[in-house]
Amino acid sequence: MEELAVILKSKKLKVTPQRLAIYKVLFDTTSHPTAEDIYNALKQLLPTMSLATVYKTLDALKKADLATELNVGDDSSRYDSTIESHPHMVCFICGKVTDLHTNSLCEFKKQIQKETDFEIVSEKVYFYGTCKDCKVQLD
Amino acid sequence: MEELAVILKSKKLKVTPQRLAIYKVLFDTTSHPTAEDIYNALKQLLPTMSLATVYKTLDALKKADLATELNVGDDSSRYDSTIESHPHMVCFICGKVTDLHTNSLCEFKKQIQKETDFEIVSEKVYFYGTCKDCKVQLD
DNA sequence: ATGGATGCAAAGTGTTTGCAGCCAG
DNA sequence: CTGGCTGCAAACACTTTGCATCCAT
Repeated sequence: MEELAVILKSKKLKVTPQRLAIYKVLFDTTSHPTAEDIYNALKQLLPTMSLATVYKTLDALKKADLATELNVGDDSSRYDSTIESHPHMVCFICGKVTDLHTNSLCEFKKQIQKETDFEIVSEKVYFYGTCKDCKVQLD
Repeated sequence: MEELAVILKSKKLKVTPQRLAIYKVLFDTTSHPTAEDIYNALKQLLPTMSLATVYKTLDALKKADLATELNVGDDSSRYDSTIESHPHMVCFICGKVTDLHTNSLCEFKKQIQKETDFEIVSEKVYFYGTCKDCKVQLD
């Protein structure tokens, strides 16, 4: 799995086992883990790794446009390795944060851009409510 | 200015000078202040007031649906007394957070609701970029 | 060889909590 | 009078920083 290493190199980031592991966790999941989640997922594999390294690495990934930070409103930030902008859905019941792949966002942005003099560079869109699975449980 | 007191009472919140003052600051501004901003704005008027009271009051207002919390991505939360859901625009240059009054959000939500099985209860929408005033400065 | 990365501990920041005294209802 | 509110200090949770050591290049 050299793929990720190549990506890191292309962004002029040194490829260390820690970085590769952190990036891989983020890349292989859609669960939007927190720094602590990533740390916990890796501490068997890399017992000496520290939480500080996770934070520093996430920061490096963010700056290299390889990850984005989500602020869904709970105490800690979550991270996403899908950098194309997309809305997120946060379930009040199970707490899961899900990606929403849609093209309506694009139209919405265009509309807003038409209505205002604000130049949009990026956006964050969070929907809160009940996810599909939890809705079923409620019946 | 009994107005706000009446609102607080209608939500079964005790009307204290601190609460009234905090609510008034939030009600009279569109700047989306942080807890600390509110505290600073009031410490001449109410020198004994503590930051903890500001936090507790903001929490009470939130629970009574008289205020909402914004997480635009910087370190501290901002607050808004306009509770009807609306997007916010965050300027990268001046840092101002501005309300966006639009009805396109409603259509966007409808569209998303059509596309997914997620039941939307509320949402938070932030646009980041350059505001009107800062765009002028850049010329 | 060398500059950047790691990892530990300590510090920092925003927010919450416990509790005694106080005040609105 | 009574329960909720205030305000102080302490505790908390998440994140950042400093620095000596280490390692990818």
